[in-house]
Amino acid sequence: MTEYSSLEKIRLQKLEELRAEGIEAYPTRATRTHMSLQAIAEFEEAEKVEGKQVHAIVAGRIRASRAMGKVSFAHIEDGDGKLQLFFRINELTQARVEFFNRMFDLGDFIQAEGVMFRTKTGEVTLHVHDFKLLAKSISPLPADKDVTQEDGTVIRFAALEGHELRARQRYADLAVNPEVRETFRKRAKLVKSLRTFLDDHNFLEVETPILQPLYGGAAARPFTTHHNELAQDMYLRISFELYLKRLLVGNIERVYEIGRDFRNEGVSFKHNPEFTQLEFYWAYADYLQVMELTEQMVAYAAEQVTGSTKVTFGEHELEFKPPWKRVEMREGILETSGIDIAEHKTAEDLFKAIKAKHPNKTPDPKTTRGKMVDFLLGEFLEPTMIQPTFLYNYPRDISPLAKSIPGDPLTVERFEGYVAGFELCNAFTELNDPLDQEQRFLEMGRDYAADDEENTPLDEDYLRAMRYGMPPNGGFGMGVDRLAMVLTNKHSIREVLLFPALRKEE
RNA sequence: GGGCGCGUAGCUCAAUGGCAGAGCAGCGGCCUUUUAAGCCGUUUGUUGAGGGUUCGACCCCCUCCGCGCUCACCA
Repeated sequence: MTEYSSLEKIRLQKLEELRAEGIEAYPTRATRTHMSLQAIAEFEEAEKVEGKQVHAIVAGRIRASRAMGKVSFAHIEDGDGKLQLFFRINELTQARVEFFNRMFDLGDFIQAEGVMFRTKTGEVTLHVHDFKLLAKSISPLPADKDVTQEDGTVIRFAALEGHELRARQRYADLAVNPEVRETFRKRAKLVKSLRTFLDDHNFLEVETPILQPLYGGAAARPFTTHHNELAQDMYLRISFELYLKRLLVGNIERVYEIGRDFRNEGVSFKHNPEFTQLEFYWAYADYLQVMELTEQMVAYAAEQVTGSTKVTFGEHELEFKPPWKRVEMREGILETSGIDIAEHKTAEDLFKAIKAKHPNKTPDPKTTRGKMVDFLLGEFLEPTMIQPTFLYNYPRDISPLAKSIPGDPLTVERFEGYVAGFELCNAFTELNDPLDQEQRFLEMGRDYAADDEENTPLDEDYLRAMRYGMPPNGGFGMGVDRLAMVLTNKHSIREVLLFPALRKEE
């Protein structure tokens, strides 16, 4: 049973009064001829011609109102912007102006018809000749008006604040904060620009299963569910990789998918349990070609979304114009930590070297060499990669799906793109040798067993596909939400997700 | 999961052991070009929940709930 606040009770009272007067508070249809900005633009054009009038019917949500006895002003907001309405008893009668003042509240949807004019203070305004209620708002939207502190010195803008409430009631957040609507328009532009770019480069967009009998392509815990009729457990995908690469076997040479991945892991400013991923696979290309395509694609997206390849992110000015900086993993770690990983070919050696150089910053001594390299990367190198940077040549044992560098058994042809100190994308020359792949899967299974973690299942069907023959190819994956964060200057993934994962209410 | 912090009116926030407040919103009144409208008057509280200490608790203690930051985890 809904508990109404005192303010809501007053509005419900008004609703009853309207119905008693035979006025429909939620009429079925609206008749709009002009968007707010369109009406203003047309008027400004017509002003140049003597005696020309602009007649308009507008519709929107009431965001402010000022009653002054025999005249009233209000601002409505529609999908375009804001427009001021002017009500006067001369055109409307005293009773109608009072009706407006008494029965209409902030947040109500209204339709107003009239003639455009310019007020004494110069604002282009609709002089209302007729109006009707389109939808009554029962719950007041969070206050959005400015507030004056004593002394008149401190002016605050009280809007809907607080991350939790804004995320939980995104509808109210959007209704009250236009810049939030803008963020999600930019996000839509981003996704569209990525599609356009890949389509223009002859990649085929596909949709592969979200509900999978086995999961793979990344090291993350999955969400598990159950299919009753088939009597088997199923998983929400943690990546698209193994399905998209099956398509390479099927002679589709360039393929991509944009969609949702699900990982049953921690939540943070850059992690949400479901997130949008872009992956593409490109036959006959290697990781260096993928690198070039990546910087072109992201630069294109930045330009489409923000109008420039120069993007402000917090205190940083990021330049996405190719070519991006390239840092070789061994050199980058040597430069930032003073440790040459090439000189320490076992986990034991590497651990000793780290301990000797940085006694206060050591990884778990029982972990693998690759994870220690990853530790050095996160601890020393990552924070230095603010401008878009490709970090390349990764340890083999943390890259089970990447191809080794010829002549270097410890290193694979893999790169990650970094921006503002965090990982944006991950790519490699894909492993296409089915026997090597099987070996890697088995090794990985051992590592997991050793860590006493959940075992990653071996995907026999994927190996079967590979045995038919897979062309050499380069593959790529990117967290679209993270790119959205960077391009909209938001520092939490929740700000670029309409409905981020939250704990259940009550 | 660990650490730190927050939770007070519809909204944004005060009140550090002694009568729970302000601005905005709301309600009533005045006002025919306002836009942070103005002026006069006025309503609104399970101080997240439960327990404890105390003559007295928003304040101190305990438990729980929710949220934020951070660490850990996270190819």
